[in-house]
Order: sequence, then C-alpha cells, then structure tokens
Amino acid sequence: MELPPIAQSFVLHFGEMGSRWGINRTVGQIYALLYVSPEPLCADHIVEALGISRSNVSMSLRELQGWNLVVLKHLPDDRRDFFTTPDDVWQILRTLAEERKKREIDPTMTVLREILMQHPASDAERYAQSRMGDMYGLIEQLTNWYDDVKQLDTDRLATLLALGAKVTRLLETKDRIVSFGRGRQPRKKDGDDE
Amino acid sequence: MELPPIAQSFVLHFGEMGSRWGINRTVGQIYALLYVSPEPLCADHIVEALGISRSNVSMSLRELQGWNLVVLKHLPDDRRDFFTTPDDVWQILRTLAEERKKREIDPTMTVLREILMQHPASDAERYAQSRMGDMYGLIEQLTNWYDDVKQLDTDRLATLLALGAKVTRLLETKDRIVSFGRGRQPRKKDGDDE
DNA sequence: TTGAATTTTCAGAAATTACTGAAACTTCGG
DNA sequence: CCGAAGTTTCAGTAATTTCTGAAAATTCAA
Repeated sequence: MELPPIAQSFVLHFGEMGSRWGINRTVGQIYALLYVSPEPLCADHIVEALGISRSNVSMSLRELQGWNLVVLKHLPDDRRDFFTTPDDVWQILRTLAEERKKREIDPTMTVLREILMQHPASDAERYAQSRMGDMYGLIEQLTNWYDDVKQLDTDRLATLLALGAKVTRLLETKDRIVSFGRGRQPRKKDGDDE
Repeated sequence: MELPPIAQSFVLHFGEMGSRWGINRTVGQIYALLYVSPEPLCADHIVEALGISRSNVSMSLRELQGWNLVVLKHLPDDRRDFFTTPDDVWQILRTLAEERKKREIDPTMTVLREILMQHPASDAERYAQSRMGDMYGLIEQLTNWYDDVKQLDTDRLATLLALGAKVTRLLETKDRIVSFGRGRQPRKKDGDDE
C-alpha cells in the first residue's frame, strides 16, 4: 500500500471498523480512500493504492454503489470509470441513515408486524407477542422521529442538534405560557430525572 | 429447535439480522430468545431450545454480558446461572446506544484526533486532513446531541421524539417572541427546505 | 467488424470466523 | 478434602466469507 501516512492510517482504521459492523475490510478501505482523495479515482488507482486485486476492487465498488455511498464520474476522452464520495458530510450521513434503515430496521418491522397478526396459542406466546409489541412500539417512535427530522434542511437539523435536551425545557416554558391564566401547573421538582 | 412458532420466527430473524451487523447468528438468537421468554433461562435450557452446543452458549452469553445486554439472576437453592434481558425497552435502547458508541464511534474519534494533530506534508495530506476535520465536526455534533439527550428521563425523551421536526417551528416562534419589540425579522418563505 | 481498453463474473483458493467436544476449572454441600 | 453440579477454556474442525486470476462481457474507436 503506497499512500501518504496520514491517509494510510485513516484507511486502515476504516478497514478495521468496517469489519466491526456489516461491511468488509476492503469495502471500508476503499470508501475511506475515496473520501480523503481530492480527485475521483479509477479502479486501477485503487488497486495500486491498496494492493488488492482488480476484481476485488470491482466487486467492492459495486457494493458501495449499492449503498449509494459513492459517485461515478467520467472524464472527457477517458473511458475509465472514476469514483468519489459526495462532498457534503451531512449528505453522506443522510444516505447512510437511509440505507441502514432500509437494511436493518424495515425488515425487522415487517417480521414483527407479521408475528403480531398471529393468534397466540399459549400464555408463552401471548407473552412473547407483548414483548414484540413493545419493541415494535419503540422502533415506531424512533422511525417516526427520523422520518420527520430527515426532511429538515441541514441548517435546521444542526440547530435542532445544538438544542438537544434544551428542547424539553423550551417545551415546559411553552406549557407555562400556554397555561397562563388557566391556573398554574404544579412545577416538577428538580432531580426527578432518572 | 423446539420453540413455539411465534418465538421461533422471531429468534430466527434475529439470528439473520445479527449477522448483518457485527454480532454473530448464535448471539442474536440467544438474545432474542431471552427477550421473549417470560422467565430467566439457564444455559441448558438455551442449548435445548436452539440446538447448539453448551460451550457455544457459554461463549455467546459471555459476549452478551460484555454488551450489558443481559442480566444474570440466581434462584434460591439453585446453583445455575439464569439470564434475562431488562424489561424496559427504553433501557435496552440506551444500553445499545452506549455500547455501540463505545465500540464504533469513540475509537474513530481517537484516530481522527491523532491524525488531525499531525503536520501535513503535502497538498494531498492537507486535503485529507480537511476531510477528516469535516467528519470529526459532524460526529462531534451528533455525539454532543446524544450526550445531552441521553440524560433525559424516558417520558421527556418520548416527548422530544414525538415533537420531532416541530421543534424548529417552535424555535422560530420563540425567535419571534424574543425579538418582539426589536423589529420584526424577515420571515423565511415556505419551501426553502432542501 | 475488429481489436484494444476496460469492467464484470465466477469457480476455486485463502483467510477468517464460528462451533464443538473434551478437559480444566470453580463452587459448594457434606 | 471429596465429589457432584455447574461453567469456562481451548485446540481442532466446520462453515462462512473474502479474495483472486482467468475468462467472458462490454464499449467504443477506427
């Protein structure tokens, strides 16, 4: 692997992390390499930079394309395919979230829905169903939030993040304002958080 | 595998999903089984239910304990270890988030910090560093939000989720209220979201 | 149409990861 | 201290995943 040392440590780290969740080492390395490269790279360039076979690069790029994590570019008078990642890290985050939801959440929700439709044949099954119902409800709340928030433009999303938990304080303020004139609500004591 | 059909499909699904992110099939299955079981189970019970070897169960339970996803119980006059999952799905979510952050985010941030301290020796390195800086900044914003929000009790967290994107509308309302008397801010037109 | 440049496919080899059975270890009552 | 009940470890094997080289397919200029 012939790479500037700074890029190299990044690429190697991403290879390792890659294998810590679903994606394999090579895919992680290629993604990292594209991410830190100022120009789009062609497959042979990746082969040289990472010291892996041409066919492996081809398959890994195809996988990255399947995740929409990589952009295909063409240069004039050059038949080769060149690849980059999007410039905007927020856009990358959105893609990642969307694809992971599609692969990891949606299928689970489908399975849970199917099971929850069935008639339990015993107490054990009734209990199992109620547990699955809990899980279903939780994931539903999370994905509803996600579906709502993902539509925000980046500035507003950043604002929302910056606000964090303060939102609830804001909410409680609003409650006080709204309830003004209807009698004061008992104010919760501090320290009743978990 | 001798299991009520409802539990069985759940367990098998979790096995498959498990291998879609880092954790292996057996670990996923054991977790799912514990999750839907009304009572704590001992290792031999798991062996029978899933048809896997005793040693595999032992290693997989150890892995789940490493993730804090499983609770060890003891019954009076019984030397065996019994295992369950916590009852509260929100608690499970918190644990999962915490552990994944520890394993997937923190090490990456450490690597990024180290690389960003170095002096770039070329334009390519300068560019690579700026990209890593972008990534660092993004993850920092996300984890700051997470650190803030994870301290909320479950009710408030649920409220915050339910509110979703409406938070920003609330914020803009607050801006108008706060700026009252300081001259009206130009109101953004609808449809300027991405 | 040919053939050079490039990409893709795929069967098998290599590497990694998961699983097992047997043995070692731990704990505890008698 | 012994032995019964239970758990963990680990070396070897099985299963799975990843990677490769060779061949096939595609694309395009001449």
